Amino acid sequence: MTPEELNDIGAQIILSNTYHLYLRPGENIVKEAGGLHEFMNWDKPILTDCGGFQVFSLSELRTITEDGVEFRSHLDGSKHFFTPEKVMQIEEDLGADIIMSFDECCPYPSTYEYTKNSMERTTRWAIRCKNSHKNIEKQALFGIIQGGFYKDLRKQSVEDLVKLDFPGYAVGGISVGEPKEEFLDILRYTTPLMPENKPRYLMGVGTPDYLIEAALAGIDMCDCVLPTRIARNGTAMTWRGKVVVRNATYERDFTPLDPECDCYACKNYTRAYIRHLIKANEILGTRLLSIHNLYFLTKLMERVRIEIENDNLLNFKEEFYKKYGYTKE
RNA sequence: GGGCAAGUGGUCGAGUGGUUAAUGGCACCAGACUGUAAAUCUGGCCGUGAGAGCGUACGAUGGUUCGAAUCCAUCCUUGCCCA
Repeated sequence: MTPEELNDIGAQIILSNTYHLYLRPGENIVKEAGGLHEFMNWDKPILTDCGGFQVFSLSELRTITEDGVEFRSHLDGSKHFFTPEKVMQIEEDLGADIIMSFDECCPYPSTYEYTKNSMERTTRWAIRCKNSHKNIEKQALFGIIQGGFYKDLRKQSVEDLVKLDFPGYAVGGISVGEPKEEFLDILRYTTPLMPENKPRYLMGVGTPDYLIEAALAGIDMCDCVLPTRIARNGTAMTWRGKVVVRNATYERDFTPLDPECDCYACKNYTRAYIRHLIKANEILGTRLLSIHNLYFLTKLMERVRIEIENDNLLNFKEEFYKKYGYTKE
């Protein structure tokens, strides 16, 4: 995607990743370029995730100690040690507007004992992040709440982090493969414990239903790879549900991805053509689907904001679920 | 007309007497995907059947053999070379 395309879609903020940018091209290069905004020509807000998710997703390539995490690079196997202080240095060099404190995202399921130790360590790391964070004026450092799927641990995590008075807080460690009921249970328990006057950020979500549930629970912001990943794999999210445009059934479907959508892809191209592009492995196919999916989610959240103002979000959710094809909560 | 080489499942291509309904790749058909090790991964892919199975199948026909995609003969087709 180009910044112009993201602007046209209505994106207000984008996310970059500390671990990946540290490995390639290296935060020193980004710093030399004048920071991420300059480097990639995006002048709106940027948030950098801290590498805590990679502690989870690259679990076979890392070792956790009290001091930090040693990663073996997924690119070349070289060893790299991430401490909270190191992560702050990298994130300051990258120069995002919102930066995340270094955490551990626990796998699902994890034992109570493991989750407790991990959560407490994440809190200690949050303290270290706060203490070593220098560029306070230009970068807002958010704390990440952990505690897995144990409510008392979630409560403890919120209380400990709130004492540190971060400018924003994130819910981490959910949407890691658990059943939806457990996701909702922890989301609805944790979010109301978080300060109302500061951004509440749910990390790694997601699907339209999860986003609506997040808003209902009191979440202000989310991030997710899903819209672009499923785009690359040939799927569109539409107001009438998922459309796997890669499938043969759309071979001769000369209608837009979503008849209710007015994004660039829907205004100009048909399902049959986009299917052809995807099947032919043409980059334009994945680009058009990405444009559409990002636009769809942007519009969905715009609608959610309107319904919140109208105090009508619950009704909207029901309507949306019915049309999208979700059968239950 | 003569010489040489080759014909395998949608396709390319392994396989040179028996664990062969036949390795792989591609194509095709589905599924998965939630703080990006992902333009990735998983499954299916001769017919029929829920299944064991049955029926067909390695250019064609005939043969050798307990057993043939694999060996032999003839024929057909294709490519290259010579006239």
